[in-house]
Amino acid sequence: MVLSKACTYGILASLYMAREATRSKDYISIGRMSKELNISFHFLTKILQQLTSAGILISMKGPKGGVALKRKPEEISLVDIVVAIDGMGLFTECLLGLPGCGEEKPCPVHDDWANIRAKLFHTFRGKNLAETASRIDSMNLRLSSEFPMNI
Amino acid sequence: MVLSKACTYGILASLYMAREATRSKDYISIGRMSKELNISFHFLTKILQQLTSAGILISMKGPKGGVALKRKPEEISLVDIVVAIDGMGLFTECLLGLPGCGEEKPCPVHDDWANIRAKLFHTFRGKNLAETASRIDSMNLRLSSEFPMNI
DNA sequence: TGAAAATAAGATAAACGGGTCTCAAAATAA
DNA sequence: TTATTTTGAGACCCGTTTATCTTATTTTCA
Repeated sequence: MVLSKACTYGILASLYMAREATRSKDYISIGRMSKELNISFHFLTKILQQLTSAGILISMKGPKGGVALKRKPEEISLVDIVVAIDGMGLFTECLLGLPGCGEEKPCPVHDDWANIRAKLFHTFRGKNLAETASRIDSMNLRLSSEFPMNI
Repeated sequence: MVLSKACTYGILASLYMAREATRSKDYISIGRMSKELNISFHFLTKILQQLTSAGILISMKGPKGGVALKRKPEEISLVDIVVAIDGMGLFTECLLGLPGCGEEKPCPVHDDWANIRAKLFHTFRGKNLAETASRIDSMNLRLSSEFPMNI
């Protein structure tokens, strides 16, 4: 798996929040999100706690509480979410796992992989939550794994 | 991790074998390879058994036994090894893990990821063991994680 | 002020990947 | 034929990730 499960859930939830943020300024309940995105509530809670302590979300307890994006969705890139949960490893590590692989002492596939992982980084660094989420409605995309439903 | 540990070990061992194959026609002992590549013998054995049953290697028991590439190193691509061990998932699955994500019902990052994973596939499909292994000597590359040594 | 609603936090469990160990089977060579 | 060397196959262990469960803690609102 390229991204951990936690990371994909974090991205889906962030896109969900970006979409909601265009409609209201309220906090979004994790319980509601977990139902609509078909993600285990407790697991999602922990992931969003990570995003909160990474400074990407803010949270509020109590009735009317929940989580919300701290900055504007246009200012948050998909890479921000990935890095907050999975770290930079995907964009820095050797494909063959050789420690210290780099320009000076490359592994046999270093150049190819460095090229692809840079493309990966720049592509997803250039995708912000607002634009990505807005395409969900206009292009009839999907966020949930629930089959018939397209949240 | 993009490739499983087993898969990276399989690639390193395959490159090692491709390199040896240019020098002799003998079987290569897994014990020797595990020492030179710094990979656990029993674990490497299991991985090479997978490559054997996938038809990429042939094996021979007993003294003077070991494993060898079944086809010529020029005819084996890195993708062959990846697919034999990790399967096609890396090249087919949705980055966000949504089942059934595709052209008809794409996830919000489908197009970008499909583009990158296709590039990944074609890049490593185009790299054969012979050419990749030959660069190890000529360009002073590395196969092992043992630090000072460059096998 | 108290009940309810929500996140926070931590213990626990299940699943999986990575890795070890043991014994069997086959081939060689003395 | 027998000892040795090698791969084959499976059970087993350990740590991390994924997921669940329970118990605070905070906030709102009647």
